[in-house]
Amino acid sequence: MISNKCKYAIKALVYIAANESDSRAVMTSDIARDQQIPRKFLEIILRELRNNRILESKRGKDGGFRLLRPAEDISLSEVMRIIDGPIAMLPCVSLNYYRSCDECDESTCEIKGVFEQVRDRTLEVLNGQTIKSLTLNC
Amino acid sequence: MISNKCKYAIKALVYIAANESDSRAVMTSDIARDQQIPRKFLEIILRELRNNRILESKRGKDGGFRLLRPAEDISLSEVMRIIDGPIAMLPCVSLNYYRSCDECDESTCEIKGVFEQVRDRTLEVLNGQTIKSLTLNC
DNA sequence: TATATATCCTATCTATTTGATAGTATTTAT
DNA sequence: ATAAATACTATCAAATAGATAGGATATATA
Repeated sequence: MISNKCKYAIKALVYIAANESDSRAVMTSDIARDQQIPRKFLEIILRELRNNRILESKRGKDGGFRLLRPAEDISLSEVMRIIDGPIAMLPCVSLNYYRSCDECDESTCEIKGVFEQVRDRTLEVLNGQTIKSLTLNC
Repeated sequence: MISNKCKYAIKALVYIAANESDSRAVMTSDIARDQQIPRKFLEIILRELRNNRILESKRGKDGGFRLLRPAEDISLSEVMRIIDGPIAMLPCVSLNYYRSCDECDESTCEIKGVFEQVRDRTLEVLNGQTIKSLTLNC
């Protein structure tokens, strides 16, 4: 399962992509209201996405958030990794957060192979979807 | 990520499948030693698998665990669901543990579709693997 | 320059889950 | 009887999830 935080992050990005314009940044409070996300929690999430160069922000009146890059260049897998960390089901098959399992020998591990397959199938979907492609469902 | 508990459960089942025989049940302490799993924690896991009709147990001297069904009839997805619950990434796309997301309307949810795809791709792998097929990696 | 309004930052909190450990009771083969 | 195995109940510490509170800072505009 992905966390609520991650679900909120994805929905917020899709909302921003669908509502931003040159003349308008999208405010936390608008996203929170329309997507039913606790506002203060959402602030933390959006700041984290900004710190990871997914969003840019503008403070003060008429402030808000915009995508820092085109929506078609932000993949779902990238967002999920920022918020929730590894996508793989085992640390030892993670591409971006690899850790060895201290209790088992990877060269003879009976289950590593299956979870590599799961990882690859999962990433085929998640790498192929972007914030742009998700806005088409709006 | 799956939990350590779930990883232990899978490894223990594969170990049992590989080592059981008509004349021999497999003991917790042997699994714990060979697979480097904390023994008392493993006891809890094996009991849970027995309660869910994956294993049968025999108490007392020469006791231990055996698969209740043929290893080829126990899929990886079934084991994972018993120990960790849902395989899907969102509650609202789970086949066995469905829950609605209270904050969003499923008929207009922008992200439900992708996670249905991920679920289906994941299950193609996990339904196709059994305790039997995993023992071939031993 | 005052003001309203937005993000930024730090701290804190509660409940749940994870990953175990301890100790005792019960069953069974010999 | 006894040794050796599972069964059961209770407990615990650390991490994570899912927030909330309050004040600091920046900015558009009257």
